[in-house]
Amino acid sequence: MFSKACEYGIKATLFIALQSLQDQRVNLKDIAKEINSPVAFTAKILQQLAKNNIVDSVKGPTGGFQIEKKRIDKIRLSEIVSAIDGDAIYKGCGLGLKECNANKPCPLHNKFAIIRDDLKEMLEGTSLYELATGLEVGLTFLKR
Amino acid sequence: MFSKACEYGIKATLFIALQSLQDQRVNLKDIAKEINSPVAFTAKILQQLAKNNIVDSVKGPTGGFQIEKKRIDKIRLSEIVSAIDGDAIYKGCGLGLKECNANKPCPLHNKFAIIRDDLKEMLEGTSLYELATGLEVGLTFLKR
DNA sequence: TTTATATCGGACAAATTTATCCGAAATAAA
DNA sequence: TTTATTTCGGATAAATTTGTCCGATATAAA
Ligand code: SF4
Ligand code: SF4
Repeated sequence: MFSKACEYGIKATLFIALQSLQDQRVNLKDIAKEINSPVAFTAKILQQLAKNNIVDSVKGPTGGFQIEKKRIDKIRLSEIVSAIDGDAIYKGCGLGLKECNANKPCPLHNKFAIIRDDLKEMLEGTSLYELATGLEVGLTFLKR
Repeated sequence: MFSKACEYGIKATLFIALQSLQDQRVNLKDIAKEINSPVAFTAKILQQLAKNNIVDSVKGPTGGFQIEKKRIDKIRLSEIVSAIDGDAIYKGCGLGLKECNANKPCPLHNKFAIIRDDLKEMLEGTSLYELATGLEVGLTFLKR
């Protein structure tokens, strides 16, 4: 469904959001430990997220990553996914035709487009805040 | 969503089904041409489909691939997908946790499982026959 | 029986994704 | 000002997926 990079990206962002809600900035090592991901690879993904203004990064001692509190309920999962995986998952054809074109659809079009659009709506309708609260109260988990 | 191998597999199977409905056996070259796929790679995928008894293969001159007519409305998309991509798409966690476990869910669980189950139902509820008819009347396409 | 044609199966190669390494740049604290 | 710490960014490596090649095997037809 999502690439590994995207999975790590979502988990990392959620952890940063959770910590930011508690006014804590977190560094790369702690993020990778929390989400059980390869440190250096996670660094790359965080760089990408920072470039896309999804997270803020601060260099130097006491540095790390954070998200402005007031933005946490504004940021949608869809932003993270398209920053890392692009928009193929929203726009792409289920059978890999060059472009999705309802006027010359693949055999799966009718049935596939419904699922794809539901996924799109789900990602666009889900904020970081919403998911972070489940984490906060220990109802959901970033690793197992 | 699906791997390239799976996309080719679905398209190839659909074309074979379409031809089988007209009592025609088709060979590798014609399949690859019809679905616009790399010939040798397609051969590997067809081998896999034959091993999984999704298509029948016949060697030698006039040989090729076919599907028993009466099975075409029995075979579901889900069989092709799990033969090639395995069942990660049905069972896997949206955020890549080792196993999907609703008792220790990832933050996306509630929203993701719905989409994933819809996809599963769609694939399990869709037969080759159903998709082949759209192709037959020129309403849908395997390449563009 | 010979030949031509087709899939099968294994080895290999290219491309992409995932992951690592390390020096540069920034910056907080000593 | 120096040092330690942290992210940044580019090069490189490993793993996986995608794609190719070619001989072996089966078989229909000449
Ligand atoms: S919208 Fe168009 S072409 Fe599409 S999946 Fe559906 S597709 Fe294939
Ligand atoms: S079903 Fe939902 S889950 Fe269980 S862990 Fe999953 S995505 Fe995460």
